[in-house]
Amino acid sequence: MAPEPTNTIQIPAYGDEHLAVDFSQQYATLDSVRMPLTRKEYDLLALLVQHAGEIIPRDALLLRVWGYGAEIRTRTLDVHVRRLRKKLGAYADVYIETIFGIGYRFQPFHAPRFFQSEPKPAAAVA
Amino acid sequence: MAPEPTNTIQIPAYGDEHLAVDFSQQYATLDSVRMPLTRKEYDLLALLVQHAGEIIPRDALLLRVWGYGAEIRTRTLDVHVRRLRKKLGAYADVYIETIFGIGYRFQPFHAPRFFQSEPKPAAAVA
DNA sequence: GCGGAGTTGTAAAAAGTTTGTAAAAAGCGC
DNA sequence: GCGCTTTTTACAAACTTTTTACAACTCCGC
Repeated sequence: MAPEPTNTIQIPAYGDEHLAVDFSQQYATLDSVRMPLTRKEYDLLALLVQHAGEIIPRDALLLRVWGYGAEIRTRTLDVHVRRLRKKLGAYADVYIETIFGIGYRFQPFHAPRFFQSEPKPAAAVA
Repeated sequence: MAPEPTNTIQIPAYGDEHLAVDFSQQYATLDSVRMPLTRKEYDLLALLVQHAGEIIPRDALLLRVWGYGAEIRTRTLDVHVRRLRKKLGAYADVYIETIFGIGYRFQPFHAPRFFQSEPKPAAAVA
């Protein structure tokens, strides 16, 4: 009876400086040019974009885009991420972050990126 | 009788003047900048921080972070402590104390370091 | 203080794991 | 079959963790 946690969030569309996704019409544009996405590519992008800023574990992506359970071992997710990145061109890694050991995260164009190399061995504290 | 919580107390977050740890999202920030921690580094830091002010014996750390029993001889704990300290930069030894022959202890930023036999579960930070 | 046994610190190598990638194979609709 | 999409395969590259080897330090009795 417990209703599933809303798996279809009602966002009509996403848009930032370069990328736009129309979820009702199911297509995306990059710098105003329509991106030719295949079905799976779109599904993957849409899921990532609908959770912009959140880390989505591989498990979750495989389950929600492919219906795969945890027992299935495949590299198809990686391949699709790669194709998406390719089609995102120069913005590839700006938009799609890899969270090592966990999954992926879509970041809106201007979102602050927390990762920085190494904290400088700063000056001593007395 | 209030039912005693099990040994795993769920504190939502920790924060002091410089360090913050979000246990539900599993990340830490140092002076508002996100610390890039690997999983094991995070696990170790989280366990220490959740027991701030308490000495945690090596045995306990090895058991709870690595699942190792007393028979296993390894220096991986020391190496991980070292990496954590490195990432804590100037605050390294302010936060992570070595208790010779026993283990380690995380101290909140302002906690005084005195000779006390058994430091009580230190009062919350202001 | 001094020395030794045991403990911890550290850098670097080795080992283990995860992700990236190209190309081939498999699947699907026409 | 043909063209397109998706999955698998096989290996490379990137990243994380553990081990190794030795230096430095602490404790304790003398």
